[in-house]
Amino acid sequence: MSWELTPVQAAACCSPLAREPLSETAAEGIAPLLKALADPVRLRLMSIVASHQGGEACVCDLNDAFELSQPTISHHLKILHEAGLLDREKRGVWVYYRARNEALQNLAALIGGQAR
Amino acid sequence: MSWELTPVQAAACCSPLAREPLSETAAEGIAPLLKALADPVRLRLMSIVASHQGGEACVCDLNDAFELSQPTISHHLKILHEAGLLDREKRGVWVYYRARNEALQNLAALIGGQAR
DNA sequence: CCAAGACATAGACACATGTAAATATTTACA
DNA sequence: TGTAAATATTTACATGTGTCTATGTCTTGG
Repeated sequence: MSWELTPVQAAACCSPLAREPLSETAAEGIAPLLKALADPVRLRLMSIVASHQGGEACVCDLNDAFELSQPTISHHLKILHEAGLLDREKRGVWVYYRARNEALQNLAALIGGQAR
Repeated sequence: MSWELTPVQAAACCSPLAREPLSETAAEGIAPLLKALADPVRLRLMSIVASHQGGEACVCDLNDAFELSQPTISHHLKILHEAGLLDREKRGVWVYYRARNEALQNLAALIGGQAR
């Protein structure tokens, strides 16, 4: 439904935590974004993709980086994608995920932004 | 046990996500910090405390800001405190929580830090 | 010392989450 | 067309999480 915001969009529309209290709605919008990052496997996935050459990585590479089943990695990638942290592009048989830098920037600004 | 790192300390010792892949150990250290923030109530608690005059707030004020039971708020505050995001100080009958700015800064740098 | 108020802890319960096995889907190529 | 490879989806299950009620622990005032 097009009128709903992705978590990433939600994070873009608030003052930093230390500036003013978050509204209930804003907090409920942002929490899923942090939840998406708040898992060791997904943190590593994000860092692998984001730091990879070209800012993107193939699922085949990602699977190899963990001792987890392929469906589990796929599951985590889906969560990061739906949160708006990873873009997804299919090229041939392979799927490439790309880190959305803007998303990370917005989130960082929300968390670390100065009070004034 | 003094040799264990709080999540906050863990976040301080890594390059930004976009610079290089997080080690498994690092990811496992940092995830709890994000988990602590990844809840609407705790996000609002952090923002209320961090944006409050003096950077601190009394539990009595925090309870009033939510329609949740007092033990529930106490539970959330404990999680934020144990993650290293809030400092706790008892003054008389009241308990004051104070935002650890350094913690938020480190986390923001980890998430939003530039690749190079 | 006792009662009341502020806050924390314990226990219980519904619900969410991470994982794997099995299966489906899509694509390329012989 | 049919087979193999890459990725996603479904289902199931053990574990984790948010919340409440009941109760405990401090601290202060009387």
